[in-house]
Amino acid sequence: MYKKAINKNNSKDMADFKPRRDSKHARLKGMKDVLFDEYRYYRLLINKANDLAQVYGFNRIETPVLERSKLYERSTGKDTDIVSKEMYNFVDKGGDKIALRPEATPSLARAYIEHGMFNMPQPVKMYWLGPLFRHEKPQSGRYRQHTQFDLEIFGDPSPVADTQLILIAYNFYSELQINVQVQINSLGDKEDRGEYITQLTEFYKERGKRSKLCNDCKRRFLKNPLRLLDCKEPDCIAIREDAPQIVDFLGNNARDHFIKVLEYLDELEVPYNLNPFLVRGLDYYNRTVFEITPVIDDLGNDENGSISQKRQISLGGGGRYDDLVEKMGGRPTPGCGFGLGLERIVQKIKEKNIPLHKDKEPIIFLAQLGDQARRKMMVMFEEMRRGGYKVRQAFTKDSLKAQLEEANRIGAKHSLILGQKELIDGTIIIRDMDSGTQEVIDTKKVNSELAKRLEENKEISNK
RNA sequence: GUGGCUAUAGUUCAACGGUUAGAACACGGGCUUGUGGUGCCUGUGAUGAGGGUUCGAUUCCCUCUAGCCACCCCA
Repeated sequence: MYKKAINKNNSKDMADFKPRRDSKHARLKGMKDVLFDEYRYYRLLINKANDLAQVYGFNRIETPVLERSKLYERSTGKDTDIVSKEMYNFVDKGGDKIALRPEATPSLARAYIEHGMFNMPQPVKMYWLGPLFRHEKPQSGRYRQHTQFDLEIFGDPSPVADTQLILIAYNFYSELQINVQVQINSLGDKEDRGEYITQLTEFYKERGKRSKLCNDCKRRFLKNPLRLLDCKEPDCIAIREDAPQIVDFLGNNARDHFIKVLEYLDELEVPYNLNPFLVRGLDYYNRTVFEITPVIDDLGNDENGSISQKRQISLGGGGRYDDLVEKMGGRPTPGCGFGLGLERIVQKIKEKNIPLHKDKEPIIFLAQLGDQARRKMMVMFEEMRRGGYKVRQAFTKDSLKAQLEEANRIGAKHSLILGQKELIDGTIIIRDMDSGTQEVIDTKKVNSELAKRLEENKEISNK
């Protein structure tokens, strides 16, 4: 094909052009193209996200892909992995330090403050759908650009808000036939956490526990002791068995809040796993934090109680951030939110071979032979389209064969065929694509004939 | 950032160091100059890049690049 092109154009430029595996023009690492068939999964998820969000009273918001780097340093936290090592940072032509957004919440908090949303009826419930960027090393289910569905509630301190978010997340997965479990914990309020971290640090200082920790944990001990809790090294897990748990340090308010959330979840029959070791990697969380993980099914059993071989990546997560808005310069405003990654859900759906339901509307394909017929069909196509038919065509093709191939490919139910002969007679051929039978009918009767056939078809599918 | 594995047509895979690198699916053409989906015939199309060992490298070695997987962390 390539050689032909070269011969045809006799072009030297073409000879230099290597279409594949040329790193100069290849896709960037960790980025991916979503092609036609795969996009059907995304469409499914986007529709589901829209439906669910709207039912629960959320309104769609979009924010720019680019933000000031400072935004994330102040909100997400300068020392978090996301900001300190994964953020796409650069200086633009005006000399501003900007970043490709690595997460959604800061933009949404920023928008809340910037547009004076505290003047709107509270709470302000918003949902968001879009790409996020993190410069990580790609692996299964992890990309440098991924898509998140994100829900945020601003101005609502009630545990009902936390619960609703978890419920929506749970519904989202369940309705896509993905079995998930909610990991949940409470980080308490600022003061509680301060006291807890002191105690935890004391605990690890006892009798050379620190020397047994893995290198990462030694670093964590100094930088962010909370993260000692979710290390996966067996030695570190063993040590932390006896570590103090944050739930024992919650103040009365935070504890009541957390208990309420759990009670509501019980009431709604949302299965959860109280996970005292769940700490999330963003600075702004307080009180409720949660993460959604797939339920380990059939294959993932492990007899010796060790961590399952199959890695269970998080499908989504979120929590409460009552201090975030104030910290960013807004009025004190409680809030909570969660995000879930579409790519990982698509992966799950594919793994489990969950079929995508096909479009049930019957397609009518318009085929033509000869320029006169083509003109007439082009007009007819427009009329039928406006009339609500699901029409398709391949008017750029001349041969009937090629057109019917196309009709077959897209799964048309009927084809209307117009040639010279029919043009003269004032007739048209209507072909049933399943049976292959066709009938010549008066052009004027197209509508009634189609209506009749589509009605029959409906009756059959209802049975 | 650290580690492991891999690299052959558009895709999924073959080829004891030795003929012209095979096949399936996909794509194009034909059997069928006004008829698709099943059949038969047929065509296009690949060893990621560079170096080394060898009479000879898709095969062995090195470097680079890319991809996958895992750790860290996260969606």
